[in-house]
Amino acid sequence: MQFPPLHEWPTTEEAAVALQNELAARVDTSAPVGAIELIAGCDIAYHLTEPRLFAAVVVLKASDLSVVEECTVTREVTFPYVPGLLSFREIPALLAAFGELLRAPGAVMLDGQGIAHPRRFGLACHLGLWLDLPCVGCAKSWLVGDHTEPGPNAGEATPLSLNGETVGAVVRSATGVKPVFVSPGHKIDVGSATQLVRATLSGYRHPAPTRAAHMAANRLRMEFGV
DNA sequence: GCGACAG
DNA sequence: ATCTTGTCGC
Repeated sequence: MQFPPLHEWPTTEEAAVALQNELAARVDTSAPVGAIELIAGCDIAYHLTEPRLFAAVVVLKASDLSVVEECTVTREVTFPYVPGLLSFREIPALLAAFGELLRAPGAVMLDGQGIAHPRRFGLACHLGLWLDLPCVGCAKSWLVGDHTEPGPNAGEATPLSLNGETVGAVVRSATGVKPVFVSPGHKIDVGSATQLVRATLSGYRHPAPTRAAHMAANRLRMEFGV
């Protein structure tokens, strides 16, 4: 798939924060999303000793969660890990992988936050803006917001609020596991984002899309060496 | 009194 | 993210 450049890549943390505040105004999480045929999951794996990362994007058919396409790419790390600035570290490689995709998916899911972010501009928002596609963040841990513990059964959820506004949901993705933090990134609202995660639960902690991507990224890392 | 910081 | 052994439960 093809997409136009959204911006130049900042080199400093200050510039990155400024860019987030600027781009956050373009994020749209006001409307639900329609029926989706293809959903892509993406993730990054890191080299054990070198500053290198492995990106993977896997496209699944929403109807039966079968894999229809997969693209992986390895890049050198160009930005440090800073809480709140994760997208500047992982998106460049993800974009390279998406660029090799034959068909554009109807939505994207990834490991990270959407608008449940200090500046309301998490990884899912950033990628959603670049690809101009509905994007959902499904993080494994808390970053911001208040919430209560969701029920014990798979699919149960509680709202995640920030400044009095519901920005996402804490979802029990499988019975007996710690819940995941779901929040919309772009072109999708909280309700649809949560539904999409619910519709792709795989019996494991990660929904099928992000789980498949996680495995693909690790596989590439192994093939590469370590 | 302070207090959760994505991957 | 990543390193790690055994262990518990289906």
